[in-house]
Amino acid sequence: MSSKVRVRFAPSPTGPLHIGGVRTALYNYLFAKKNGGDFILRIEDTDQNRLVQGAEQYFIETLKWVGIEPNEGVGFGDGNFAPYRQSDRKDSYRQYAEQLLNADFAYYAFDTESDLEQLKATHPNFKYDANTREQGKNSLTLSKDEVAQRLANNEHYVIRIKLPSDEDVKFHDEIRGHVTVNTSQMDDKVLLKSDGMPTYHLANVCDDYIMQISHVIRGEEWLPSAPLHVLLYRYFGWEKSMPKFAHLPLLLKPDGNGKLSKRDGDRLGFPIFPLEFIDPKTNEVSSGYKQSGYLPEAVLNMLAFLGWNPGTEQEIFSKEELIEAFSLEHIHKAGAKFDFEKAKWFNSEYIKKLSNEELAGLVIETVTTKFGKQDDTYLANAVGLVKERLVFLNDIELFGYLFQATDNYAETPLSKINNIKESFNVNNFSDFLQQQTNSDLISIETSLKEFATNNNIKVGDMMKFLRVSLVGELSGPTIPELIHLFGSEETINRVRNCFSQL
RNA sequence: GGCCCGUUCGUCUAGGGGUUAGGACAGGAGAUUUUCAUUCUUCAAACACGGGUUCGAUUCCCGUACGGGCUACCA
Repeated sequence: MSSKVRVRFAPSPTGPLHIGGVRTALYNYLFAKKNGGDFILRIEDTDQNRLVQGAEQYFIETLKWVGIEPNEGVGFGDGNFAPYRQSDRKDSYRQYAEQLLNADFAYYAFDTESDLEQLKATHPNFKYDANTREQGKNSLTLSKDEVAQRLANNEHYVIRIKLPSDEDVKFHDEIRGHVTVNTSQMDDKVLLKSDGMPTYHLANVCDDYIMQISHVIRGEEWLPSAPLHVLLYRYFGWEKSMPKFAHLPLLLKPDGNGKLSKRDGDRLGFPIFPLEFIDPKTNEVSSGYKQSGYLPEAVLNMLAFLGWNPGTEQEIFSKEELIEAFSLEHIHKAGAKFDFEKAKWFNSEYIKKLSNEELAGLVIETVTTKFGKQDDTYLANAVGLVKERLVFLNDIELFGYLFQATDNYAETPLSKINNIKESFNVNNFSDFLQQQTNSDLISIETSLKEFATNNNIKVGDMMKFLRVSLVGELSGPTIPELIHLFGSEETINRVRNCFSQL
């Protein structure tokens, strides 16, 4: 078996992927790229009852959006191990279950749902295991003939693993070190369900083995079942090629307790999903980072730092830098509360790093639909003036004055500039402005001050009046910048309009 | 309840037997900006607790507390 690094991201299509899942995918991706390995997307759709339409496509689009594309897998082309959807591999699992059956590591169980309920009712803390399976209806308690008969009658059955009653299972976790669990704490998990589908445990182990997965990097919620998986590798005789395990700390709710869940997003007012998702059944809309105006690079960077750090003080990392710096050793052990403020900071940092043209390209759609078609150069210049004011791309909507003049000025700003009424002459100002058309920012500012002094207006009042005229508010970019952007004609129009309302 | 994993500023974290316990976000103060935003400076803020081991423990060990996960024919 080759020692090539091969990792997989294996989500279950039961709904959209929340950012915790994206982070798991990211760590897998980074680990693969860092080690020159393969990153695989496998769809674990073994629970036919919980399938959600569109979930699989959602995974694919998410991975594309954040830029961590698998080199094999559903939606990304077949490698040597297709198919990559477990429902398409259904037939293969039965033979593995039977292999275990023949080796006496598994058995048929015919217990119905009500049988099990009864056992649970009569035995507190009941679990199906070495001590209790003699009370069940299974191929260990039933006669050979009866088992054959039930099988021939197409009775419903599951195949369960047969665990020893008292045996320490030890394994090494790349993040947590050595972990030991005794089989007395475990139960005879179902391997093959009565609908013929494998459970996660069987499918996962078989596929990881077949697909030559070298490292299983997954959430901590899987840690308790890792011993079961180790036993499966052992019983299959695959222990020497068993992948290494790395169980990631969980993403926790920003407030209160528990792991981050789908509901938290709407409850706390920020997205929990990378992309907007509309539930096909309920039509419930879950907001997405993309639609909220996040840059995928910022989301990636922010996610990478939730549970991992480079060991240096650098925090802004491109994808390439993340690959270079990533290692399993620097993954934290404790769960991380999701920090929305930090996410915002990352995003604004990434927006500031954009060139005016890049930023313009990212907001052109919003601007056009909201404020009408813009000239490309103008848009880039306009956007450059407010770049450091944007936390989200969508915040550009807050600066409509860059694209449209205000018709009616609000009371409050107007009241602050009333004192200019007597000394200011619109026509004089218009004449003055004509001469400034080709001036640079500094000379516009100097001339403006001169104009104010010559007309017996305080410089501060003058500037305040112009600001309100141009943007309709008391804060904004510097006056020379605005005049430079708007040009003298638009500037004078806005000034006239505002002055007339004083 | 049982089992497993964890615990450094409010949050994300660095560090690790002897440190002024470092950084970032958020918060406070100030400077620059005629405004606001940016930027810069600066302040406040943490080793859960109790026992060991040790000359010395936040760092190692054991308990306790607290947090999280798992305990399905869900993943």
